Amino acid sequence: MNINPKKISNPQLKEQEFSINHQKLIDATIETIAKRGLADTTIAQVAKKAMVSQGYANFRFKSKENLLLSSLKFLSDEYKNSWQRIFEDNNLDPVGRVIKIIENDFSSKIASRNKIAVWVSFYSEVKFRPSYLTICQKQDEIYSSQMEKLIKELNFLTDQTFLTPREISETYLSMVDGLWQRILFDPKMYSHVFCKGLIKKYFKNIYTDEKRFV
Amino acid sequence: MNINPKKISNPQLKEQEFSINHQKLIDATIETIAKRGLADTTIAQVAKKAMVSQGYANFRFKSKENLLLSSLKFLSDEYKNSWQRIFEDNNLDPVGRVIKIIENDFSSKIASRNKIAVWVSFYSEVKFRPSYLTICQKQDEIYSSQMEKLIKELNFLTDQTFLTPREISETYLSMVDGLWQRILFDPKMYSHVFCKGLIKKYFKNIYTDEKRFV
DNA sequence: TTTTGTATTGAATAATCATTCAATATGGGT
DNA sequence: ACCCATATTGAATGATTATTCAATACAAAA
Repeated sequence: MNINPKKISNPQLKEQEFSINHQKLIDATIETIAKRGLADTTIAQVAKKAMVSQGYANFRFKSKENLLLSSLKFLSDEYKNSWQRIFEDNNLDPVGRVIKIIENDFSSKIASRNKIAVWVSFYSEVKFRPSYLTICQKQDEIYSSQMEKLIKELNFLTDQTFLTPREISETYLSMVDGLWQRILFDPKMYSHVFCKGLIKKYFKNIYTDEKRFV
Repeated sequence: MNINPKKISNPQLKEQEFSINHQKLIDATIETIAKRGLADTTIAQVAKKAMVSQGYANFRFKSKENLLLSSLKFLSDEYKNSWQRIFEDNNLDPVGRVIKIIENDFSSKIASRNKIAVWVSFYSEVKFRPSYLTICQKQDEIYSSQMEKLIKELNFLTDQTFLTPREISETYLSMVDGLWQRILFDPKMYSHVFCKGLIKKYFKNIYTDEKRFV
């Protein structure tokens, strides 16, 4: 018996990847990992949450592994887009851009405990799944180099010379990763306000004259 | 057929936890997680590496879950001991102590890619296993408060007043966690030398007069 | 040597799950 | 109204794996 009404495929979209069911399954995967962990995420649960049959989920993504990989790619793209929007905003000066970056990195959309749990689940498998590693490494490279360029502009406008742009950007990115992890342990103590404050204080200590790093 | 010679139990040690097989199994568990990941760690593999039968591993630890928990506890204790040794060394002044802490946190014993992989595997399950969370939270609390106290002493000796001890210690601990994670992604770029240098530069920037933060 | 209690084995069990696929549903074209 | 291509189902399959437990090995005591 076919309970669900048939989903109409859009012939314009040659790429399967954009169909409704495809995205429903990816969303359900992320939700399931967030709620139960990667180890306890089964195709049956994901399919149930996405309201399709178990067989369909597998058929659609060819394998569970591929479904997980697609979900990681989706998360990675989501993060990239939010970051990219800030860099493309021509109304921002370097300081404003850094502040937006910090605020984005600890926004409720990006740094929710659920999403962090999903990220860390994938991180934990990076050593064993080359495909995960590739995505995470590429992501890292992009943000490292973009952040470094941004700090270079910032240093150019100030008399800060002791720390190199590379050092500042690596320190920033490490702090973000570390704080995200700590949100997992204790989301109350490591509130978004606390994390943003800590990082702004770091920048304030470097660029003492800049009043916008509260 | 019983291939292995019987292991002699030491009646002095009432606590089962100290027998040879107990430790062999924990070591094998950590090695297996490091090599294959938490998801692909089976009792059969652990038992094989520890050179005991599969049944015995389960009998000894009551359950796989308990074996994993014991392994996490072991790792946690190992870290605590290395840290504690530094705090009990009365020959060190605050600066020397901070430097030792940094060097310990990126020593090959503590910050090997294998061990970090194991840590992150457990971290990734923290949201779903209260027993893991408890251990990680407790660990975090200890280091936060000890580090804060240490920085307080350091501030007392210098004219640094802008950053509070709490802020410095939280920043330090976050950076360490973040850098560890990055070692997973790219151990060559995030070499121990690089990580230690980055953190010392952070301290050097705060305590500009202190020449030992190279 | 024989007995006895403990340590250890390894094969059987039962549960869980990814994957497959034959059967069915659907909706547009004719 | 019928056909056809595609979408979707759901039950069956086979692989993997934690857990159990009856059988065996062993060391020390008697």
